[in-house]
Amino acid sequence: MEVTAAIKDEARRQLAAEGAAKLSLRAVARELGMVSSALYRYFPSRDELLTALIIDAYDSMGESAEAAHDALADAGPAQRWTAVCEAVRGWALAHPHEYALIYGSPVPGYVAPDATIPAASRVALVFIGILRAAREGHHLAAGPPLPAELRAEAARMAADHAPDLPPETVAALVAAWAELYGLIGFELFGSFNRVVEDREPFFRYAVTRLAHGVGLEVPAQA
Amino acid sequence: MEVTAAIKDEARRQLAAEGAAKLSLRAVARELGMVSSALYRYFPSRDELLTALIIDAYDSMGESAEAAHDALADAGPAQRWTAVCEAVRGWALAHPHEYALIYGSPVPGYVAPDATIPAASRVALVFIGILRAAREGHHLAAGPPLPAELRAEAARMAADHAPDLPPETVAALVAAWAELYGLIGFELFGSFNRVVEDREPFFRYAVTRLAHGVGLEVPAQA
DNA sequence: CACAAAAGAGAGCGCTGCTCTTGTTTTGTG
DNA sequence: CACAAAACAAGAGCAGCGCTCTCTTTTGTG
Repeated sequence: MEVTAAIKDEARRQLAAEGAAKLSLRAVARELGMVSSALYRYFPSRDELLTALIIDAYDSMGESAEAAHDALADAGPAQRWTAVCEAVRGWALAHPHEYALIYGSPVPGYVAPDATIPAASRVALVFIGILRAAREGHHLAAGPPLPAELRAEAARMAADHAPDLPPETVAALVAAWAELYGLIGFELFGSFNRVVEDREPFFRYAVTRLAHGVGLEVPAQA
Repeated sequence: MEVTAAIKDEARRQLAAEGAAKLSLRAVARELGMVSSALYRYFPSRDELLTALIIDAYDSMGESAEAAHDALADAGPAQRWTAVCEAVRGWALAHPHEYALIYGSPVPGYVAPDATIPAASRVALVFIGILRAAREGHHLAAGPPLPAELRAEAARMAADHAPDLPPETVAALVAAWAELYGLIGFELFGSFNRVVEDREPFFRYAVTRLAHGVGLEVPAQA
């Protein structure tokens, strides 16, 4: 148990220092004063180690999002939305290589093992919770009607993941969810270089628009 | 010249087959019937080869976007917007590993060499062109006023990249641009697994919303 | 204490990127 | 045409990698 954690810690250190590509089992073992083959008692392969780090990263990010949300439990839904978005961005900026690990490019076609699902869902659940509360407090605007071709799919998405929210809201949320990660990824991976310099105000602006898009009533801004 | 192209072609083949991580100079050389050291006459390192592939990928994607745009030269701005978005998505689905190479995780902190800039800008320029034309044809709605904290930055962005567009439009476009890649990335990298099943209608829905967000008047949908 | 299970060590296989030296071929020019 | 220069290719080799196999040591339990 101890050793497993020590391996993950050292691996995370190397991940943060050099990125996933340069994470080497042999280097981890060396740093821990063991021989590389001994590591295989704890992780059957390098990929399994990475999967463990992925789950931890999802959990860490989810925890940040939940903490940011809970710290503003009394605020309005739009403020909580923005705060959670900023917490996710903050986590990403603080752990860029871990963010890359979970939202970067995982060999297209790769299907995450089921074990990652609960951890990966945590941030999304926070957003769903915000919208649910907003709806109950009548602070959620009904979106425009969905195009006909999307109605069935949106109904299914709602039934599967948030049966108490209208399909219009769920569809808008899923889009906003993906779009949020586009904003963060562009900042983190350099696409905003030479384009957006003052990132924080821009991010606040963008996520406020996202909030509006999902039906949250955004208070007049300063 | 010939050889450089042959190397890139074979490298692209391996990239498409196995992903960037497994692209091996030795394997490329083997397949070309040469010895690995001979490759270094043409590319000083594996990373340089990848950079060349990155530029080609940007160009290929840009070309798709431009072609989709030009094919609809007579249509309204909103249709052209949607068509370009769909062309980008189509290119990404057809070249997932190349997409991952350019919009996946390029070692956070990595700054793309200047040589990639023109190629990388092509898609964005298409969008700017659409908005410019829409504005000239009075089909562009003025966005809501920007928050005070973003006004200077938005003015700078507009001055740098699209001086004939209002800052409100430029800020909204940059956000939509990043958000588009969030949508595509989530689909391609598996985040939509078990969430969005019927991807095409969802994508059309999402990019229509993006079009609306940048001020394009979207015709009533079926 | 005895013994089985768990953990670590070590050697080794085939692969990688990359370098250095050697040999060969192509090319431009007097 | 002859010859030097430049371009190209080959081969051996270094250090590193993931991973496997076998063997030894440690450790917990009857």
